[in-house]
Amino acid sequence: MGRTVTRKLDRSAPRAGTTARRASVLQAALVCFTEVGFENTTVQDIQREARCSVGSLYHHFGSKEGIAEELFIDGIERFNRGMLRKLRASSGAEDSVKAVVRFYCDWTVRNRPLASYLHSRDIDFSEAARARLKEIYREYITEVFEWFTPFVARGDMRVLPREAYVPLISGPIQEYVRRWLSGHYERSPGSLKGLFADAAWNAVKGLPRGAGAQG
Amino acid sequence: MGRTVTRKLDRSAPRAGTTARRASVLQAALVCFTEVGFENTTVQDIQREARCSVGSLYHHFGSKEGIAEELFIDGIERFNRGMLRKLRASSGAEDSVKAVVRFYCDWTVRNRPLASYLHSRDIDFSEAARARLKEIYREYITEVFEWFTPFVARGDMRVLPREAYVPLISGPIQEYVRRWLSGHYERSPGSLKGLFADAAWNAVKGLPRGAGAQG
Amino acid sequence: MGRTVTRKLDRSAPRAGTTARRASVLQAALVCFTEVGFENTTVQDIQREARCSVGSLYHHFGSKEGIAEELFIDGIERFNRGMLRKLRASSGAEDSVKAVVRFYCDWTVRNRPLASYLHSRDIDFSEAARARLKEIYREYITEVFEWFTPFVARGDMRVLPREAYVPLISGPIQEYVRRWLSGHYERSPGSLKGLFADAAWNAVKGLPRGAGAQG
Amino acid sequence: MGRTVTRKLDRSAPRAGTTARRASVLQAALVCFTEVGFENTTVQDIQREARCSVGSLYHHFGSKEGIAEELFIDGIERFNRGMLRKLRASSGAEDSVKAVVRFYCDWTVRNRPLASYLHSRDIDFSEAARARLKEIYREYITEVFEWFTPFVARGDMRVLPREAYVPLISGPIQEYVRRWLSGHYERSPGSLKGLFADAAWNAVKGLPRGAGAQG
DNA sequence: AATGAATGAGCCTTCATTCAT
DNA sequence: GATGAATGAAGGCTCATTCAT
Repeated sequence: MGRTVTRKLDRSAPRAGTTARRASVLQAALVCFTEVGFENTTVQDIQREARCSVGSLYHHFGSKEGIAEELFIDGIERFNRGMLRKLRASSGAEDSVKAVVRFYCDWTVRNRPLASYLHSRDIDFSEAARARLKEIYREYITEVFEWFTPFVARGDMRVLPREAYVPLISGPIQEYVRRWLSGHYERSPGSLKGLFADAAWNAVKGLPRGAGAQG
Repeated sequence: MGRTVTRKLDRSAPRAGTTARRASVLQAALVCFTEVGFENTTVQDIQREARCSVGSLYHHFGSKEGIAEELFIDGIERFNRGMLRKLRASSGAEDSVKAVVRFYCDWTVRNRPLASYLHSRDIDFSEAARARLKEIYREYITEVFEWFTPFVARGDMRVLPREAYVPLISGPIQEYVRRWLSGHYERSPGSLKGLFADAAWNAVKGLPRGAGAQG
Repeated sequence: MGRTVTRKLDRSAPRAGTTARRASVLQAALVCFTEVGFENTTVQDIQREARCSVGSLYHHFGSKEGIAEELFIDGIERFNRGMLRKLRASSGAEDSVKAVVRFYCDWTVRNRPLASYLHSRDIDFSEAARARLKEIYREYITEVFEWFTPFVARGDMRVLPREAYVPLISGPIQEYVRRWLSGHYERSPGSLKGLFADAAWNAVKGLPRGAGAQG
Repeated sequence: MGRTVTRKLDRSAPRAGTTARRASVLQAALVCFTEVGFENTTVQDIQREARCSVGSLYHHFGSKEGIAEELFIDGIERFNRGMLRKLRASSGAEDSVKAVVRFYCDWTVRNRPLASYLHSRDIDFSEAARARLKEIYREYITEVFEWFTPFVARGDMRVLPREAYVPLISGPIQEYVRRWLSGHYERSPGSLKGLFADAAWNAVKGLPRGAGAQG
């Protein structure tokens, strides 16, 4: 693809204090992005929804992409914070694993539009934003693994390749949620939460202690 | 301005016909879509890659979207055919469940660009294409469930809400593949195929026959 | 392909507001339309003539057709206003009928390009514009007929099928003007104004009062 | 308007003998032109309607414009021939003048689509076609005037500026027909034929012979 | 901070015409 | 004579972004 990326220098937005205006723009953008996707949303769509001028929008966010980035990063951070809080409030391996599934499910249902937006894979974020997201993920996943490491060490959870844990625990609920968000499944994820939580635990729980010895 | 389309004469799009040209355009489009996404691919990108004229492109596909649709539908059908073939070649519940996971993994690795494209959620297909896809999925999933129904009836597999099977069986491998496709995970899905296959079987297998009786 | 427009967000066109820019665009468009016709005028032609950007043009008028519509409607309204003013300044049937012919002639000569444009029949106006034009015509023709009705009632003018008046009064001058506008006739309509005015009156004047009685 | 006219050299069509194919193409073109106008008709529209290939169409007519020209010229010639025949079959000034109006009316009603097409002013004919049309008109109008000259000489018809005759005689009926063709008037021209014929005669008839002498 | 007119690169698509078969 | 795939110039329009007020 020979097309030159025409990203103009660095146009970072003035990080003003959180005005009501800023919030209303983000809210408006979320509505638009959810309805027709980032690419199909025009800056005008956002203004119209936020009832503000183009100028104002650029004053606060610098670019259309700037809005998308802020919305995305805020969303991710909020999700991560929630998840870690829930995790820290859990006790023991089983409860923790199941808490992950439950939280994923609950948060998605409570924040459906945002969750839907966070699933988009078609936004071409700036290098800066990508780096930021990577860092945020790194910190988050590190904390998560730190939480689970003792359980694995103790044998409460299986020893698996590092990349296998997330798919085994969250894969089923995520798959379900994805289909629910896109309208393929009717039944709210909540009703299957327990089932997927059990399955998650079942997939990663440690083998019964004396099992091998007795065989 | 809400202008009414005042076209009075009938102007419908041209139809199919397998030319080498058609194939090369689809190939080119796949390359572009995979690299930068549907929205960021221009018709010119496709031409350039396919070494054909705009006119030719429109002669065969009617629109940029038309190309995307054909590519998508072809891909889905190829995947489905492969999966069903594998399924019919399996024997027994365990082998069948594991075959699903294995095929998903193998096909993805063998058809990485196409698999990647089939994961896009940002294309606004025409009503017609959406209907077509829905029908294709319906037929496919019907056959799959018909295959597994006897196993469930016989007790080889658990009785679960219908919507739970796919997430439980394919969720983990899909989640892994998705991350691998987007470059977050390095290790090829192949190396974890067995692990996810086992997990899938473990998640849906029936309870041991006489278990309850003996207790 | 018969694609359904899947735009979900509301995107309506901008509205009016009298800027100098607007006027200059209309002026430019008139020049172009008159020279090569609506279909053969490109948006670029208009920009070039108006010395403005494409964007500006679309900002103010929404589409090429939008410009044509505004120009047309403005022209018609200006003509109608002028005609009604002249009519109201006339006294008696004969003076009124002749005033119509004279005004038609004078206005055309004074506003040659606009008159020429108003004769085009090849523009495919939007449903809205057509409705607007219909309404404008209805109001205009109603007033005109209201003005003449008393003369007919009084016997100063003949009783004729409603649709016959306009052709009888304006037909000849219009036919002449049409040919003059398209360059077939050299002699300015002004020089034949009196002749056509007399003919118009002759065609619709009432029969001599006592004529029948004496016979 | 700085646009260069890109008329390529001389691409005249092979004047084959009148095939059925040629006729069906002209018929198809007429339908299209009448429905959406010349500019809005595509070559494909014509093929589709004529059920022939693009190649065939170009084989016979050389270009889209070629079709329009042939259709137009044929139409004009047919009209002129008919008019002259009617004229020659008339006797006396009054009968001749009224025959003109009647024929105009009848022919239009009988050949509505063609008449409608002949009213279009938006086709940019080739220089050659324009010259041809001019010559055809010259011959026609010459014959017409030759027919009427004796009547004027004899005093049966008024002496008027040459350009005034056509508008006075045909103006009203043409104006009516034009509005009828574009759907503004419902009532068929036929029903007003007599009225317009009388008006035409009234507008150009000579003054009563002894009138002045007696005064 | 806010406004909205102005900008123009670039997009998707159309369509008359050509030409090898 | 017929066919229809191929061509590519050109067109109307969109939309992120700028900037004077």
